[in-house]
Amino acid sequence: MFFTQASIYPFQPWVVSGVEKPPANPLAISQPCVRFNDIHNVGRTGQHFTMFEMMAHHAFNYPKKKVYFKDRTVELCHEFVTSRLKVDAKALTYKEAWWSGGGNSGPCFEVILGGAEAATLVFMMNKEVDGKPVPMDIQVVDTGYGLERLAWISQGTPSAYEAIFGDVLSSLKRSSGVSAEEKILQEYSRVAGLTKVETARDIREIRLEVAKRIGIAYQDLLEAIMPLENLYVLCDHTRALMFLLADGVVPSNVREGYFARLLIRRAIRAIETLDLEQTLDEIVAMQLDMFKDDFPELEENRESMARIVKIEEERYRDTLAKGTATVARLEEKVKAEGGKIGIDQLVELYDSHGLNPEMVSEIAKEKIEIPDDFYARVAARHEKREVEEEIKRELPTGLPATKLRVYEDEKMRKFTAKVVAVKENIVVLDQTYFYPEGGGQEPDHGTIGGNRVVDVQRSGASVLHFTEGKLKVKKGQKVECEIDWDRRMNLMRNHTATHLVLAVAREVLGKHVWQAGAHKSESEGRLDITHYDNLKPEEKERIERRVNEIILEDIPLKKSFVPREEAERKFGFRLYQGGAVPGELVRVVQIPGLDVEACGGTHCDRTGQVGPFKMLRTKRIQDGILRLEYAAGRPAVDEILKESSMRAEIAEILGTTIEQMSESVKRLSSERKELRKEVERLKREKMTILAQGAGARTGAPQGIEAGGVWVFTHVVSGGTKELVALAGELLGGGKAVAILGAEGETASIAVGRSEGVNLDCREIIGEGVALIGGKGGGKPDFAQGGGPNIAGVKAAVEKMKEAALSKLRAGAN
RNA sequence: GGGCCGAUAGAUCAGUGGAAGAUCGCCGCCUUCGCAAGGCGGAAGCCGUGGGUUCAAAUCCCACUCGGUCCA
Repeated sequence: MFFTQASIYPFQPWVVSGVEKPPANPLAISQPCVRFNDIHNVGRTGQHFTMFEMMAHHAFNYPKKKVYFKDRTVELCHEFVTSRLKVDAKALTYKEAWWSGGGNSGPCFEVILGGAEAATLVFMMNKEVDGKPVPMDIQVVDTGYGLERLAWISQGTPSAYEAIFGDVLSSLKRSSGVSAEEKILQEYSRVAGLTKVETARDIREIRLEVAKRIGIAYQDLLEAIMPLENLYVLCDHTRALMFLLADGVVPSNVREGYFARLLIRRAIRAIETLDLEQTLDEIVAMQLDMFKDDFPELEENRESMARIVKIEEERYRDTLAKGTATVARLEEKVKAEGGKIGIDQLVELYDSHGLNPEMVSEIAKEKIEIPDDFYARVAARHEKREVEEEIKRELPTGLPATKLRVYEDEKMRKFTAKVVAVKENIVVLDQTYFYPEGGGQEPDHGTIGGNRVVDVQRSGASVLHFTEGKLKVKKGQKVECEIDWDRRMNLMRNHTATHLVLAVAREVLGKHVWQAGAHKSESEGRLDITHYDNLKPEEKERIERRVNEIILEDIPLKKSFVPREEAERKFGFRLYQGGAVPGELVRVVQIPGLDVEACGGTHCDRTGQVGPFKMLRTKRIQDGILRLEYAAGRPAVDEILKESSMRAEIAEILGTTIEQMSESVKRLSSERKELRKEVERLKREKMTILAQGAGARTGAPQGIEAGGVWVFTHVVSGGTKELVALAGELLGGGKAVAILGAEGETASIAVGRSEGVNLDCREIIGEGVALIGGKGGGKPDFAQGGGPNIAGVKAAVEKMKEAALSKLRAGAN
């Protein structure tokens, strides 16, 4: 799940399943939502949006504590619509239906107002278990009121867009000069709003019908409607884009980032079609001005949003420029073969090059037919995928609980505990200071009794210690436990370093940086962050330097358990860099002035304990995600030493000092290039001399004349390259045949003839290859072969000469 | 997460197993009072990296790296 699509999402699964308590019960909420399933209807139907606010009242009814259910829900709804919105009760229809989604189901009421669905009242009662509905312990009231639709209905505008987009729309209307007759708009929106547009044909039919009804030509309707549709698309997409970017989505070719890119590209298309002066980032800024009072957090991201939008705009133009050239080439090629750009090629252009058929049509000179089922064809190309199931590690369950005491004292290295269960090589204790794997941090190692602990995992309320070798402990026994402190320290350093890297990356690269994954092992840390570009060397250096500076400042960390609500209020959702976690109390790890995260890992007490920090590698693991790999503490020292000894070794090989090393390599590299050229030149020269020795082009050839053709033979050192060059020299004069052999690491032979000589060189080479134990082939005017038997080269050349002579004497030349 | 396309001169790209090319750009000469244009000549390539197949690989196969793109 990439986006919040409904107001109930924030409560799934923890609250709905009863693990967590809701912040209030009952409660009201207005949740910004993003949906892409209907993106093709946006701008057309008058009521579809990619981003909208879902207003809702929810109630969670526990077995022992009922809040309210059906009756009261409908009562609340009815009161709201009639007395607050002042809608005539007669215009309201409540339609009973059945709702299901996300593994839950229950009855629902669709609240219909003037033909359009204004709200849905869902009563979640069942959850799906093994494909069958089972009654839930908690019955949930899940309502949804579309803010946009209510605004539309209450304002009576032709479409919801006119009611919602406000200043941004009117400003764009002004600068584009787009307007439409109210009557056309009204009628079109009415019909389009009631029909779902699924294919290109649907939309055409709707338009035809509307044109008929109003009594205007189809073309006239198109001219009136299209510019408006583009304006609506533009308003909608920039609005959604702003929320996506502000929440840390970075445009990409995969996952959630792809949707941000999709919005940007569709918006740019609209701007171009409308021929607007404003750039995309300016329009996003307009949206920001409109929304900043209600969503102050948008303002914080203004700068990075503008930067990202500009970069994406540039990328899109590059893609388009490339695409234009591709289409032009393709058209040329297809035309030469006497055809046109066909459906398969259109699909290919879209799927692989990002050029939709409309764009291809604009670029191409010839008219292009776009099939109605185009997007269905694209979808078909993506069907039938084998999905590899990820093998999830199965941990035994139902073992006794363990009191996890790591957080009480992160410095505890030795302790005594009671064995409460033993299963195969797994030991469960009544209490433990071992850190079980979690939050991207690898587990502790150590010993329990006399057994080595090699893995620690959490399973429900119990902590499982996986041991090696024959188990020496028994259930009920008191055992001495010790944590491998070297390992723990390294894990702690790398974990604290990870927090530092994230904080510094946000400082250096911008506010759009979020954690997209992390792993901390004994030897190194790894952090994936959202970022739109690869790291420049100077950025990498700045991050590395800054992290080390913070370490030297020796700042004390604050670690505490805080009530969730308080933590969220104080620090915001930036807390959940590693994803949201359940629990009434969250553990907050704070590096004052730099970073706050909800984190269950083990950490140093002061940044100074992290020790030396060294960036190892950075790479872009996918568009929009950057992976940083680094080491802290002793592994960092190891790395630094390794690098310096490597440097010393290279200097030694070069016979120079470390200071002069790069100069030396530069010289070597350019020297190598020159030498290569020199060798090429000398080879050519040698072949020229050889050829002159043979009398080629000198008027007194040293070859044998047969049927008006000079036949030259030569055996040289080297390989095919030499033979090619020599043949070129020998055949440059009059009618000639060159029969050549080379004795190098392997045996090579070649036969060439000048133009106009009646001889198939492939036949001649066939005579020679047997003697060098290989094979050969080529073209009629030049053939070559090779084999392992170097001793046979001279004999092969001799044999080929005889064959060529007899052919030439027999043939007409 | 999955699919598809691509990587060859500074740039844009041809090149389907037998001799690395075109166009633009760059340098020089001719032409001109000078410039542009034109004409002639020239320099410029680890054919992304690493393996494999083959007598022979830019070309076929495998893996990787980087870029692009579509879908969920």
